[in-house]
Amino acid sequence: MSEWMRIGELAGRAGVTLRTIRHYERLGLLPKGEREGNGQHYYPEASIARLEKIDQLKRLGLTLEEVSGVIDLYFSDPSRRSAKRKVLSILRQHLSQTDEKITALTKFRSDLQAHIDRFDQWLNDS
Amino acid sequence: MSEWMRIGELAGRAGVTLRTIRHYERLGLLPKGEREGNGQHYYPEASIARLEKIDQLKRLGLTLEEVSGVIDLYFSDPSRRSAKRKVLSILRQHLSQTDEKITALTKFRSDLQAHIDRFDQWLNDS
DNA sequence: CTTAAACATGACGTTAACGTAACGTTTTAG
DNA sequence: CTAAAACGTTACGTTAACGTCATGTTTAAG
Repeated sequence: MSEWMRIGELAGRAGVTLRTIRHYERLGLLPKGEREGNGQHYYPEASIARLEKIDQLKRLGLTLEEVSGVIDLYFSDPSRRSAKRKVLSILRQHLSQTDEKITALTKFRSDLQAHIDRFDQWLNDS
Repeated sequence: MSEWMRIGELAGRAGVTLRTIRHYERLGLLPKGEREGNGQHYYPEASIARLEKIDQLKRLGLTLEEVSGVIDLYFSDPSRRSAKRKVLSILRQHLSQTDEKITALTKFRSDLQAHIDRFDQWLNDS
């Protein structure tokens, strides 16, 4: 509906608390937006997507500090070639880190499976 | 060499600090072992494997409390059928949780890849 | 216009997983 | 035997990511 929303609506639609939003603002994770002299903050729709991306990165195990180091890469639209290259290299680092995590988890999965098989065997033997 | 080691050696061989070991002891994650009246603690080789397993579970994102809830499953040798079944069901829960994590990470990976491809395209266009 | 709901700001509280300092024994190298 | 290294115990400190007041202002409903 409206172009701009206040913090309460943003929190509700993004599924976070007011405190979280203010926390992220202080960490520079989320841009603010004051309006007129009233003191209240108004946010654009884009803030929702940003909060959701932050949550996604968090669930992947990144700390807020790490998130703040890369969050802009997902929303910025760098025009200079050098900026593009930089973004690309960081994204590639992320990719390989992700691959490592997946590998570790996969190994853990197979360990688990082995354990389960062993117990199953035992159960049938006894 | 020796059957029993003191805390310093255990820490060194397991790659953790003394503080960590004591912390885990208080949480019940690692069994103690006093000896004679001298007050010092002596640990068996098995403690190393236990610390390593704890570390592995931690790296998978489990909290110490969660770890303490399952760590025994990896070392106990339940003799009763009912115990075996219980262990099995918990291990299976772990397996499905692990699968979920892998799925989430895989999706993230493909998102990342898409991002990278888009940037690559851009770079070639410009 | 009045009052409750929403918002702003500041500050103290909380949990997890140890770090680090302080201080007194025990073990060990020389 | 003596000094240094290792150990035990207690207790306060630290970081992350917010939660939870407390208090004052702004907005919105009736």
